[in-house]
Amino acid sequence: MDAIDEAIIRCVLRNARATYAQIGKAAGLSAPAAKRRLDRLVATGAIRGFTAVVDPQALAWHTEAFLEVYCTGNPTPAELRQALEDIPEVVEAWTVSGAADAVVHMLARDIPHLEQAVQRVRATAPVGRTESVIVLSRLLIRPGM
Amino acid sequence: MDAIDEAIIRCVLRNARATYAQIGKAAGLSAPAAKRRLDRLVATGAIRGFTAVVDPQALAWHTEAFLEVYCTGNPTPAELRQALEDIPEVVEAWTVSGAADAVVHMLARDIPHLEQAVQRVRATAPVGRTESVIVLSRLLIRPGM
DNA sequence: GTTGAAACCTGCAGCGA
DNA sequence: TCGCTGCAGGTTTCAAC
Repeated sequence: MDAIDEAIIRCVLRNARATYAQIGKAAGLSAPAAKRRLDRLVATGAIRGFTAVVDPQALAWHTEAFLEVYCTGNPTPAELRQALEDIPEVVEAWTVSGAADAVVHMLARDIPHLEQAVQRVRATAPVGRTESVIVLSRLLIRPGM
Repeated sequence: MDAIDEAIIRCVLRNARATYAQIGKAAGLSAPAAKRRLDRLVATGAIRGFTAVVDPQALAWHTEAFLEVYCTGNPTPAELRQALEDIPEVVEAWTVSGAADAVVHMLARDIPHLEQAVQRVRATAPVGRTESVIVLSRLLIRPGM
């Protein structure tokens, strides 16, 4: 992991479909050398994969919310993860310090759809009380992390 | 936007570096037809771009937090956005309903680095009080939204 | 890390439903 | 309009250096 690797990562963060020639130019390398570096970054796990950035509005998913989750008992993170990953409206989830046990980021078509998804979260085993925070607007998204 | 477009989106969400032949196979199309569809999805804005999924731990960014921001006065979302986008540790930000005005997702190397970045957020013009919630672990990340 | 050659992919025509 | 087939040009891949 040196300055060349970081230049390669910056390049594919901006455009994951860049050709190896473009990546090489951004890092001061030839195309084959760029491919070997990129393959190594994927193999070591520094880069987990490549994905598209989809506009949820274009797919008519307008409603976004954060859910503060208070658990009953002492579920392990693995149990919580397993309970949440079956709910497609759950986009991200973290365990956190503070009053709540976890924060869940949700995406839904509209408010009724969100309400239904929240009820599914509340119905899963280790979840007790939840508190919803509705997102009004996206201010800033830096892709890739 | 039909079932074929959705199959193409699912394919590039899983692997943004897929060749047009692979995308076409996933959608039941030939490679040139797949390229035309994908180009159209990018042109219409349904797909904003393509990016790599980086493991922050591999880059030694271990510390993650959410900041609830309470603003002074009535800043516009655009003002808030401009104030936050100059701080590289700010990964995502939303305006929200509820007590806080905005939620800011931050990523830093360690606790001292996070503290310094939080101070930069608090020093920006429209930000008054903040409340930090430290992330203990990532439970779930679904890429692409 | 760099070169060179073969296989593959991309992009653009033209054509048919 | 949207899909499929060929062909020229560029890109990726793999080898040897």
